[in-house]
Amino acid sequence: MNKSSTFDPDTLTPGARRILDTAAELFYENGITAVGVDLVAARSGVTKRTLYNRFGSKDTLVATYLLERDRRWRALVMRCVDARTAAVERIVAPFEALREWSADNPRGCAFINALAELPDPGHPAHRIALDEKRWLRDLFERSAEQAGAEHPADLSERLFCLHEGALAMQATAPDVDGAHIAAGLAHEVARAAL
Amino acid sequence: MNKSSTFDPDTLTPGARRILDTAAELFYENGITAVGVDLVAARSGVTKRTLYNRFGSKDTLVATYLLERDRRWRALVMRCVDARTAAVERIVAPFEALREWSADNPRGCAFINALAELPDPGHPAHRIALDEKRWLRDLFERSAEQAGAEHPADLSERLFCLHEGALAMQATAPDVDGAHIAAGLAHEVARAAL
DNA sequence: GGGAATCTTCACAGATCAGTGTACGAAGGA
DNA sequence: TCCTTCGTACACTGATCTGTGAAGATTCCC
Repeated sequence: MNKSSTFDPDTLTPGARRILDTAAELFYENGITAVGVDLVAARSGVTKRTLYNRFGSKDTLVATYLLERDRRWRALVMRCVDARTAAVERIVAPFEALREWSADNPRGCAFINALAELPDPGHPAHRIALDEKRWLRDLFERSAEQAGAEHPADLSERLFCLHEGALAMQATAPDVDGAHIAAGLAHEVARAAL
Repeated sequence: MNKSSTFDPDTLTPGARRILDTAAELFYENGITAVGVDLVAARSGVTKRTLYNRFGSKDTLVATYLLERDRRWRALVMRCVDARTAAVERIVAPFEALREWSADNPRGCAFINALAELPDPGHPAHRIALDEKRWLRDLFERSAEQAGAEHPADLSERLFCLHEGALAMQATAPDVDGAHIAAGLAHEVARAAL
């Protein structure tokens, strides 16, 4: 029995796993509101009844989708950060992660899109999306501190701004490699602040 | 008779004017999909029939809402640009416009939100949103050219990235003044490129 | 063999949504 | 006076959406 607003994406029944994979693809590609549970169930090769038996509600399915995406993104970022030793390189590592991530995710940031689609601040997706952003800002700040930056908070806010800009550019300027541009700027900003 | 996908927001009957004003507020605050035409009509003090007699469809109303917002934004930007003479100041003027704009628009960029909510590329809102972004990029590039920048396209892409980042931060980091941070960065980037 | 968990089948409820048809009233210009 | 424009009143359609109820099949573990 799970009454919470999300499920642990790592411990799912086979059917639930297929549902979540299908939902992740459909929600990201076509938008959360535009995709109905009937479609998710049909494309998963599963009954709608199973979907509700596993997830309880569409909102919970949406939240679980975002939660898993969050975990995958954080893991990728930490892999990039840990692979580097130089202070500046560690600071800008999330931008390298973003370049990798962007290749498979051309429709911008799933969390920003979710915030836009679900205006109700009480929706569980809000907390997940805001937590993800907060986590990245804090990571920037920790890296800046460890690099000996004079004003780690200022630097982290600047880097975060560049990161959000790169993500937004995927949707608003598809002809330009936003992640590449932001990465270049991030290097300069970080070097200047150290 | 108007068969196009938008109406000229400057030539509207009194009823249509009220409908568009109400729709603009509701769509921006609560999201386009979440707001039904019944609510828009009721809040405008108008019948749903009048809404459809004036605008023909919800999609057209949405497109007209975005079109008017686009015009207001462009007018504000041009006012800020024209008020300055120094080359660098003219380049970063849109960021000053953004600081003014952000005060009344805390839910991020209406165009990005519309793109997230309406995944169908054929929706008239898409063209309007992408045109708006393209216009700003071109404005940055023209300003960079006039200032004698060595690589105007590169500079404009960087400034655009900062601009998109500032907008996205409104939704993802409400505790920080994204427009202020981006404006500071834009100054440095512009000066370095001249 | 017994029992629990997983998933299927399928009809159905209840709500909401965009959009329409028709008839009518009021104002203003030619 | 006639005609057009603008708006009202209100019922109604057809589609779609989330979510439920109840009964049965399969699998796997004890």
